[in-house]
Amino acid sequence: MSRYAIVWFRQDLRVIDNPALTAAVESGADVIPLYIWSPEEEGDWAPGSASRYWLHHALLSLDRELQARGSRLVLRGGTCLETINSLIKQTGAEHVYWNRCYEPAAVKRDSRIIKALEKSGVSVETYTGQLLHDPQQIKNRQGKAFRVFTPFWKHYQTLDVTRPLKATIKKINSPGRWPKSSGINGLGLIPVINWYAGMDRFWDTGRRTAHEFLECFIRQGLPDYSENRDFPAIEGVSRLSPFLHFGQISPRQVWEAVVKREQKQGRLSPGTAATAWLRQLVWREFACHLLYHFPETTDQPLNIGFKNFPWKSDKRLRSCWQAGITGYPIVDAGMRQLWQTGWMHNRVRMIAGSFLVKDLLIHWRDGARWFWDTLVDADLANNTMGWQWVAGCGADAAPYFRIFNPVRQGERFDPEGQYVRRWLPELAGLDNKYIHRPWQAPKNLLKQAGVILGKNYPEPIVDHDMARKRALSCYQEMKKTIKK
DNA sequence: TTTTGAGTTGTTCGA
DNA sequence: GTCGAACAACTCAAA
Repeated sequence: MSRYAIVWFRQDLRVIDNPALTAAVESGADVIPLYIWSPEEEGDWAPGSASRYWLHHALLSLDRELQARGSRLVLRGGTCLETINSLIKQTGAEHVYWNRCYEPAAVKRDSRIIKALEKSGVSVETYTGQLLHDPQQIKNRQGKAFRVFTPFWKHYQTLDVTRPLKATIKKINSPGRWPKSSGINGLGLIPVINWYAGMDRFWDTGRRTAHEFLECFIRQGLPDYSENRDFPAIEGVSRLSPFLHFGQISPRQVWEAVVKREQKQGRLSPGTAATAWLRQLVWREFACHLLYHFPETTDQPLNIGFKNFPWKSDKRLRSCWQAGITGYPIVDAGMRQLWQTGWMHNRVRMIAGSFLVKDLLIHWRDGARWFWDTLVDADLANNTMGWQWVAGCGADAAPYFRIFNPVRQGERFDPEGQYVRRWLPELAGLDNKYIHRPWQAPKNLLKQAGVILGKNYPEPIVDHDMARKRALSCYQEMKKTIKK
């Protein structure tokens, strides 16, 4: 009589270095790999359109990986506990395995499911698969959660990163009869209207894997990462974020690949590009750590003083920002890249974010929402931390007076205007000197370039100098209300 | 326990 | 053009 085990895939859509799957296979059981599409159980943060698009492809690719090992992915829609229970009923499975998630809704849901399953005599085994270290295990000397990155990072460097599971799974035992699967199209993740052609092109969807992105980056990008990372026109970053979010590659695999390349026995030497890059990987861990310990921060500022911040809600300005028609080229280029590819360069995320929050005084939550729906790498922890950082209300946040000047940032980090020209072809003919401030260009240059301000490219929707002063005075106003 | 120093990613202004 | 100070105040880790 063979035993059945369910492996419930969530944000770990991979076969290699998947602790839950490995444990199930090593137990000798017949394994039922399961994915449940249950957006209504994600609370306010059901995956957005871009995430769904990515998920669709990630599930297809997981299914291929499983099929190459004699298995397959069972897809279901519905509530998680009911779906798992119905599979248990059908197959008599006695064990359920998964890798832990850390979002507030997932934590609640999972602990509820564990209780219910164990009550009915089903064993549940959970593992650390999405992070290098579980947030509960990371504590400062006072036994509390870290709230500042640098000590967190220092602490991380003292920890041993477990090596990825080397036992590559060659064969996964199948159940005698496969439970029904709804099939990928049954989940309806891909929209009827094809707005994702630009994404397919940008990501070479279905062909370029996470490992190709990683290998390519380590070979070509990593050596100059520190110099290039801030220049959005250069391919200086790895673009691994969506793969990491969906667990198509594990942080341990990433860590290991870099450390191996460095030829240092697990220790990082400071000041190298490799260390700088792995530091970013640890930012991902830090974000998760923060969200785990401060779950309310998806909606509430960590620094509660900001509850009194006089945000404005101006729908017209907000839609200008969303559509990339603010009149500030670097902001607009970023927002259009986001819309067309589901991704935005990190430097530009900060500039565009700062513009929304400080120049337009629109609540960071509105920005977080928009990113949530449009990013293929939308990740609740990273998104929450990023927006609170840019708004100045988060952990280790930018001081409020640090206000990005979109013209200066453009000139510094896109000096030739290549990035702007790529995403704003209407400005392509404009001189470098004015590419980041077309409203100051002489009339004849604009004419030559075919730019008609207010027609094919907007005038700035706010004056940055004014906006900066206004933001600072709002901050003063907020402080007054705290003192009272 | 107290003190000290540091803190992802900036900008502006005046010398 | 370059440089340093100011822009706030506070939390937190670590000595």
